[in-house]
Amino acid sequence: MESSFGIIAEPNRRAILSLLASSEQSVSDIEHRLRMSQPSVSKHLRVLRDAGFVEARIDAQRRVYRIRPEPLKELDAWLAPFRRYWSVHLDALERHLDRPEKAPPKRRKKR
Amino acid sequence: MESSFGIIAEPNRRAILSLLASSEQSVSDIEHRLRMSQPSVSKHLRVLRDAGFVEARIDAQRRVYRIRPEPLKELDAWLAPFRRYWSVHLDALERHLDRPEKAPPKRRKKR
DNA sequence: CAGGTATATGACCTACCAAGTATATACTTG
DNA sequence: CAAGTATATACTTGGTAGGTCATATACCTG
Repeated sequence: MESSFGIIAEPNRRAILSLLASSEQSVSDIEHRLRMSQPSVSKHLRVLRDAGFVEARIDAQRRVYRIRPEPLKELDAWLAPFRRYWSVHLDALERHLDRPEKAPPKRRKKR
Repeated sequence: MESSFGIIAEPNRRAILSLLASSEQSVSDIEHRLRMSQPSVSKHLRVLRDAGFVEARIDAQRRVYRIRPEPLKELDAWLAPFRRYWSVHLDALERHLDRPEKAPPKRRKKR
């Protein structure tokens, strides 16, 4: 699972991240709130941790997980080039950008 | 492949979207620029089209594909709750939000 | 230190996906 | 309409991710 995009493709992982967005949670917190099996939660957390989406703090036997923003920032950055498609002042900008690069007057023979 | 997140988990699909971000392209345009096989391009475009990320315009034998913003907007929206983690004025806000919901004075027995 | 609680990990199975190859479909032009 | 060009699709196959079950590890309390 190379990329950050692959990581958040999994619905349970997104649910975990969304849960952690509001406040940190222990493994069993997540397990109960999301109705997932404990091994499943642990494994998803492992993946999220390896990818830098979360980090753990130790509280006795518990591991309390919290968000790390970096990979999410990456995703946000990837979306940047597309924002012009839904930002308000897109008309002129779009007409400028969204056309074939040399603007041939007609479609001729090939390639 | 239910969700929009699953769709963009695939690197070639992201590459196609990024290419289309600057301007619309025909299938063979994409094929050559991204050095992918033609069936692979067509299949990825099919997935992207079914998920609403792109739409096609017919130009003689060619299909010219372009971005449709809606699903990307969705992704952008999903990121919203996390933005506080990297927006500038996060200190006070974060201290407000990132804590157990009832703030128990101590960790007691269990659950 | 024994029993209990909290989390991590390994083995196994299944489902799904992406790539390739081959072929079908559609449109265009002479 | 025949030949060529552009794109779509069916089928097969290898790889991999996620679920469960069982077990290991770690820490806490009496």
